[in-house]
Amino acid sequence: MATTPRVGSRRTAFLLSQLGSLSAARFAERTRELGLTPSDAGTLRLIGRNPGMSQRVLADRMGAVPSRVVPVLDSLETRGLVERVRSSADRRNYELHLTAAGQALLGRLRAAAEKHESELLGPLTAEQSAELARLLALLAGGHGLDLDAHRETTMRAADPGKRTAGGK
Amino acid sequence: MATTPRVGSRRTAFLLSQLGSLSAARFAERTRELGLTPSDAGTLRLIGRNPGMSQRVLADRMGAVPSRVVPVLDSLETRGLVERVRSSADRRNYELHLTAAGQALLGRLRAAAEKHESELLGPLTAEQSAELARLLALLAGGHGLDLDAHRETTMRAADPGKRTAGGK
DNA sequence: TATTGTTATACTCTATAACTATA
DNA sequence: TATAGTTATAGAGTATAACAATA
Repeated sequence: MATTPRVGSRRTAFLLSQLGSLSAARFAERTRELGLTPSDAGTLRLIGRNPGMSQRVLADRMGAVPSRVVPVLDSLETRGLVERVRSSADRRNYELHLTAAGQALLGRLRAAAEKHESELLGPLTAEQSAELARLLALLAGGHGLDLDAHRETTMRAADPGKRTAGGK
Repeated sequence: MATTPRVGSRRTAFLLSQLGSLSAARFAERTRELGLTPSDAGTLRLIGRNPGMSQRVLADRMGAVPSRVVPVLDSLETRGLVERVRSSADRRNYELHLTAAGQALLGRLRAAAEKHESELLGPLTAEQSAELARLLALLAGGHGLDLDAHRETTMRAADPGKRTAGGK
């Protein structure tokens, strides 16, 4: 309050962190209203986009370790949203599929994502939103973030290095 | 891969989450190189900006609970970076101050933040960076994020609701 | 009685490594 | 021997509540 230091540089990165955290938290609220954790939501989306994928591939695309998707899939399977089907080609693998209920929920999830997006960008005009999207895409590309499917934002998004904070 | 769905809307919020996470993770790496956790870093910055503040106020500004700043301050005090001085006005309070070593480290921390910022915005031109800063500030203001000092981005930035994921 | 700081406890999330079954 | 999935365990981070000192 008393001293309001430099405003020009060194602020944008923090703004980005804060707004990113805000966006993730708000979206988590929405998924929770659907009875889903963010991990659940990301899993449903990935399986919906790549039916038949294995748990290994799923884990890779989440940026997670294979043991971590197990309880998530257990929960989703128990709720009748996902099916594990043994691969006939290689019986070590499961082929992951959405059930009809899973598909339906994914539809609601997508609607929630759209609503989230429009609320988040509410303070901006359409032109400003488009410009922001353009700049963020540019930035993401410049840092090697895949814009397409991989590394969804739900599970531990984007940690390119090893670990983020381990120095005790 | 097979089906590449809508690219227009519903992407910006995820990009924001991803890039925010990336920014936070990269900055955490830098603080770690200085021997600091993100919590340490945020604490140093706040005390540096508000010398003499109490632990209660510190916790509030972090968006943390008072019991949480205790081990952080213990660690910083042990390393000779921070001092706890009993308030003469109200002896329940401590007045928090940086030592000379703490000041020096804060300087290095600020330099690291500048470097982080410039690396993060590296893919953009100066004009694009300025435009991005403008749009993000607009967005932050629209969502009631305080641009100034409160709610630093280091400790659990910006969770406006209650809890983010508790529906098991 | 209310408040500051502290301690003790428990809960959540996550990764690591050992294990099985297939290949 | 190598790989997909699973289980068990441990570690980090965090909040809640009970506590002591001061007001």
